[in-house]
Amino acid sequence: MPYPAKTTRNEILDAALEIVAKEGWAALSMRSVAKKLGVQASSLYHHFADRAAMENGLGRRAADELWEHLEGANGLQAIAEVYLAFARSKPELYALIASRSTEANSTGVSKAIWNRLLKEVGAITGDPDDTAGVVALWAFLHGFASLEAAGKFGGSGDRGGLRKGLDALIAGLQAKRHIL
Amino acid sequence: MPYPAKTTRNEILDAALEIVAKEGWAALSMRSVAKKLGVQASSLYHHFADRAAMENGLGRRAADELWEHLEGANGLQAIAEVYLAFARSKPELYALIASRSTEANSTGVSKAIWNRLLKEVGAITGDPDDTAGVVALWAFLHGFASLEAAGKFGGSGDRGGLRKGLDALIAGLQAKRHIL
DNA sequence: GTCTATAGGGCGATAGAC
DNA sequence: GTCTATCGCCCTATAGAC
Repeated sequence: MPYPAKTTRNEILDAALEIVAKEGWAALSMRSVAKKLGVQASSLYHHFADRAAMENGLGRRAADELWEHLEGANGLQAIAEVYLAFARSKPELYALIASRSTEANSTGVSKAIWNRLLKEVGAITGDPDDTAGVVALWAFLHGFASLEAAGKFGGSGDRGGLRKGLDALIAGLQAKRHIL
Repeated sequence: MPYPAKTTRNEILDAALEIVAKEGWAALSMRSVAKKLGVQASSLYHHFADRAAMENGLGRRAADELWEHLEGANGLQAIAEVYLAFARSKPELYALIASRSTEANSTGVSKAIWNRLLKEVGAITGDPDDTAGVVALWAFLHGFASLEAAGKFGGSGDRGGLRKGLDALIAGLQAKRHIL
């Protein structure tokens, strides 16, 4: 074997994720990924057709990780905590799911996450298909995670905004139950 | 005057904003801005020290525009509508305020916007300094705007999630009033 | 304040040898 | 599947003439 395999699709994605996490999106390039792996940039094109294909792989990986975290949580409070914990621990990965629009993250695994939220919201409102409720919850969670990641809360933190908003939202969703 | 002024700080920012709005952030460069203005890229360095300084100028301009829109709105419902209308009509500009972290958008004009929200929330909760309430409202509005801009709601729109979330949030904030 | 010219770098992607 | 070499393009920023 004169030229044995030095890397794999998964290793390439690992390296790319590490670069994005440590140095930001601007630092991601075929060359920087290849350098971290100890191979030449041209070799990567045997694993991914082009840079866009590699980024789609990143999107799928990110959605997978969030899904694994959410899977074990029960109840809206727990879901919210896990969701925000993930966004805090891997902000670049989280941004990939909710902001960057890759091909992968608007279908597939994202659907599993969506259905998970549907189930939890349904348990509270009694409506098993409360799309509006999920949209409202997701908007709040994502907005909070996004503002926090951007440092908009300053040094003093959210000042209780998370608890207040979540409580209000849950109360509002529950209230609808009695009306229906 | 052998070399009369061909452009100004404001014209440069206008050109930059148009590029970002029409072609996205990736298309923004000193060269692309200069080309749109009919000058050489090197000339821009007489108006802004470097690219980062130009981007800070963009951040300040964006915050100014949002502030002008919010100034005329009265009541939380109206504020929410205006906020989202701005995010929809100028998504790249909006992203600059809430996501990109430039020097300008975390101080100065943003403070005016913050105080505006404080006043409106205070009118509902009775607490003139309800920071938590503002954080909760802002998180929801920003999250909704952000998900919408990313196309996460698909072709069928938000399915009533905006109204539901806003109603729940306002109801939740009002409820606190009676407890206090 | 603008210009030309250039330094000094990065990038995605491909061809062809092994 | 990896390598070397290269094409062709992009970029920020500076120096110095006018």
